[in-house]
Amino acid sequence: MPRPATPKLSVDKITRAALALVDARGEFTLGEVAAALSVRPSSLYNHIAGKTEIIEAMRALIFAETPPAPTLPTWHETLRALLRRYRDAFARHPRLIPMLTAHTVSSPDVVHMYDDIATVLHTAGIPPTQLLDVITVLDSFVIGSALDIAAPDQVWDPTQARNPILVTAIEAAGQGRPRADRAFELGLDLILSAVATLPSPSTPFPGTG
Amino acid sequence: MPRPATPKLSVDKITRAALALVDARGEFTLGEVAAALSVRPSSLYNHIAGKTEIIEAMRALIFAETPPAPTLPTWHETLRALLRRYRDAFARHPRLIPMLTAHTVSSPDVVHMYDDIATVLHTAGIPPTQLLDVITVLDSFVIGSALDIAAPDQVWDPTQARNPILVTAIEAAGQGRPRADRAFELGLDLILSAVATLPSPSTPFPGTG
DNA sequence: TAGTAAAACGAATGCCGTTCGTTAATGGTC
DNA sequence: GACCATTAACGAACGGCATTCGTTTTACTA
Repeated sequence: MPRPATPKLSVDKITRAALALVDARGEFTLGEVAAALSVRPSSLYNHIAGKTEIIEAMRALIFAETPPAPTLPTWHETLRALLRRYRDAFARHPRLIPMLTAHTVSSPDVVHMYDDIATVLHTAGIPPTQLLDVITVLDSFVIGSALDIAAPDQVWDPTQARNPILVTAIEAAGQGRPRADRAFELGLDLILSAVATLPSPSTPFPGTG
Repeated sequence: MPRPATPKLSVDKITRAALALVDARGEFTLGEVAAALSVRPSSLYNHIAGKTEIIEAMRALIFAETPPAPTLPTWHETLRALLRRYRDAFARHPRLIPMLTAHTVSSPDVVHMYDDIATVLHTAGIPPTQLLDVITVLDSFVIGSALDIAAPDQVWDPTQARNPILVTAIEAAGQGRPRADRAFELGLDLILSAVATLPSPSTPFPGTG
């Protein structure tokens, strides 16, 4: 029983077992992870400090599994590819997304993504004073879009709506993943086209104040 | 101590006690809620079915606490006020937001908000085939922005960034709630100006005056 | 070869959500 | 005004969960 020749556990094995459980059931317990690895729950603590550490490891894993974004001819193409990859990292494991947003902790992978986005926006001519705000806008949209994937289509139940305009709109727009993907691409179109107008002095809005 | 003259508990009291705990500590247990109301945990079950029902009640409460959005002269002003109110409902209780996104359930208040947004977008000339996608984009941005409020500023730690452009941008952008508010307003500007170009791409955005 | 560290285990702890049976006062009905 | 189902409190108990600790035997290193 103690100290086997080849270790039965590792951080990577624990993380992948937990991720498989989240993909399948939407949640996981340490007992389930241990059972999946033919091990007792207390053994996990020789490799990880606790459950939250497993969640953080899953966050890092899904980013590591995502291929790097290519550099394309124009800045908006590059940025689009970057944001799409960002979202795809979440989209591959929809049921994990709510767990990650539950306790938001900075991950090196996410910070590096911010680095890349900042570089692209800089070449696009975004002034430094607005750079972080633009990044925040993009980040908020990506995270929100990821949650939209995880949300059941029950939210778009036509019987709940009172407005006939909304009812027909719901019926006209499909369901499930294709609907979420299409909305995300539209959002990219909208936001990126508006970002393109930022450096020039002609602002689309007179402003609120 | 059975059946007191005036009931010690009610759904509203339980919900508000739980919300106060979430605001203060970021989480809550049934034991804490019961203690705050000078009651035993099992007594709560005479009024609510379980913990998740309390969370749903909190979702409804924060929307009920938010004043209705006014109808303004132009559609984009109305839509802006609508989305701002939508976000403010979350923003008043930042630590609640992760709990709400954990298990997304459709709430009547949210559906009614979709009704209103659909009406405004219809008057803006958005074609029915795109209407739900636009709503999804707006919804994703609002939810993501709400999560940005709850996220600690640790995410924007300059020491984590390698890119000097990002480092200076972080230092230039301030911290905390004002930063999040400013980014949200920028996002509204960007998305709404782009939405205005949707019905007929050549049509310039109508001025506010 | 000796000693330290590693990696499994079992047992135990404490919290937490939830269920159930009990009790007694309330509130509506004849 | 008497009756009775309902209501709303309680205490006890259960099962599950994350986590801790001490133990054991093996693997690695000096």
